Amino acid sequence: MAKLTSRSDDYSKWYNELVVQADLAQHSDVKGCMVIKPYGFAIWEKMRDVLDGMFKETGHQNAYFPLFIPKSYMSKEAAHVEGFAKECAVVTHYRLMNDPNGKGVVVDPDARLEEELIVRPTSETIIWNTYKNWIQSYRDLPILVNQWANVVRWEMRTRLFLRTAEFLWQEGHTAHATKEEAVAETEQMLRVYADFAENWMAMPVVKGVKTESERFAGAEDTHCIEALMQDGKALQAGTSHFLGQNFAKAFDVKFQPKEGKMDYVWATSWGVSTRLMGALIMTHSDDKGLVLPPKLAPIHAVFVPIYKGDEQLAQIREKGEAICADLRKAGLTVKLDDDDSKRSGWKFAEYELKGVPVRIAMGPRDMENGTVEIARRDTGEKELVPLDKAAAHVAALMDEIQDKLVNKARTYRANHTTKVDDWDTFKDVLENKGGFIEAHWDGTPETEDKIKNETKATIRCIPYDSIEEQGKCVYTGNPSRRRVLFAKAY
RNA sequence: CGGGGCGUAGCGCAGUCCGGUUAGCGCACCUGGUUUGGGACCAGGGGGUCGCAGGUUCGAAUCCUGCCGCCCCGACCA
Repeated sequence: MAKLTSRSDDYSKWYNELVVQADLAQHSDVKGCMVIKPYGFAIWEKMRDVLDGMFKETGHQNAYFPLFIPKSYMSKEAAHVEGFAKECAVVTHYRLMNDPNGKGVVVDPDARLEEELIVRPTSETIIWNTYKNWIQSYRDLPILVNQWANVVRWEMRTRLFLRTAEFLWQEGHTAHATKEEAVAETEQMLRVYADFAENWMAMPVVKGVKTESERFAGAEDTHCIEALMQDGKALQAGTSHFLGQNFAKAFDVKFQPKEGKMDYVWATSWGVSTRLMGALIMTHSDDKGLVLPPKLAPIHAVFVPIYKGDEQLAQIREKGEAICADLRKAGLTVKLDDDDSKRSGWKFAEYELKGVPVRIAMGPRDMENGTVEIARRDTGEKELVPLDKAAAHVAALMDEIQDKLVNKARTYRANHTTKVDDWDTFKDVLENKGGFIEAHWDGTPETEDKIKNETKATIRCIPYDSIEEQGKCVYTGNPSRRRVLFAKAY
């Protein structure tokens, strides 16, 4: 196995190699699409299961809507079409035939669809077209539905997990009787995402609201969580949209309230995708490979025997199995790797590459002393632990590593968040230090656009916790009442 | 869509300029043996429509024409 490119040599190359070498995913033969391999999918499954539980706890139910959307639906909400039209895959035919001129098959020209179908880039349109028939009265509200699905956005440039033509995600779509309730739902789900990011992914995020130009196509407001990667670039890790009555009006979804006249329904939608995998990778991993927070690691600990001959292996394996059994009782997933075709050194490197949080090694010396060597992936520290304390020690390490990772990421973010009040410093910090920049902005899309064109930095969000203060726009000098968060972004 | 690179064994590549034994190397794989506290070693072995389609030639991975695909860098996006 080749050595990884180091992060300092070429961060982007490091990421690409890591994803492939750690066996998370690979490029498929289809342009822009990826194959998520079992080890990568195991992480995604954990994320999915935890999030799914959180959605259920907040009262949501899962459902499933079609992959295909009639073309005409897309055009019903003006801003929505405009946002997605450029990246839609379109189904025009429904049949193949043998090529009359030779080998292979061709599209049967007689099998043209009357109305072309769009492969969903997101499902607002088909869902709201469906909700129309589900909703008559306030008694039918709220509708709190989520779906786990794949979507397709025909991207020019793709990167494994971060941006692929097809990706997996969940999309929540809710319908409410009042604006207040819909706004509350939007904010609630953003808090769910932030909670997941920080407490499961060990990835600190900034909660905030997008500016008009970064808003979801068709939304009144887009709330987001923004994380900071190790190369100083920001990554949008989840979004929650307050859709107002835009889709209700576009699809004519009205309800009869308890009192008063028919009114349009209020909507939200919210989603996170396999992009979270990219965020997870880039938040914690190092030049040796993946570093995974224990709460999302498919394997918590691996036991590696070091031995000469079958007899010694049998003795060590017996001890190892006892430790593994204790750990399983404690709810951990453990692997005892007694594969004789690989040497211990190879296994050490391999499990480091794959980010297994803890490694337990035991050799003849340990057998004599009644110890095992316990190594943690995040710090690389090794210590000798008495056999009878091994399981408890490993179990305790899980919490410790989880905490350490989130604290390390918080420290990194704090060190890479800079308050800036003048334009030269802004450019300098962005160029030489990277990270988040807290600066005043005059609130106009024009200024935002100019800053973007000159520096590639965008406003990631207006943080929830930004305090009101008098200031001057870092670019125009015009008055501003709060700082916003700038960064170069993925 | 612009710029660059690449397509030869599962992966990574050499060979292509200047056509000529049976297309080669490393890793991986299979068999046997020796090894085993940080990516072992020896011996033997299997595996190829040289991206596709035409053409030139006695002869094409190599030359010509056309096509297809992918990766990287830019403009757009989760």
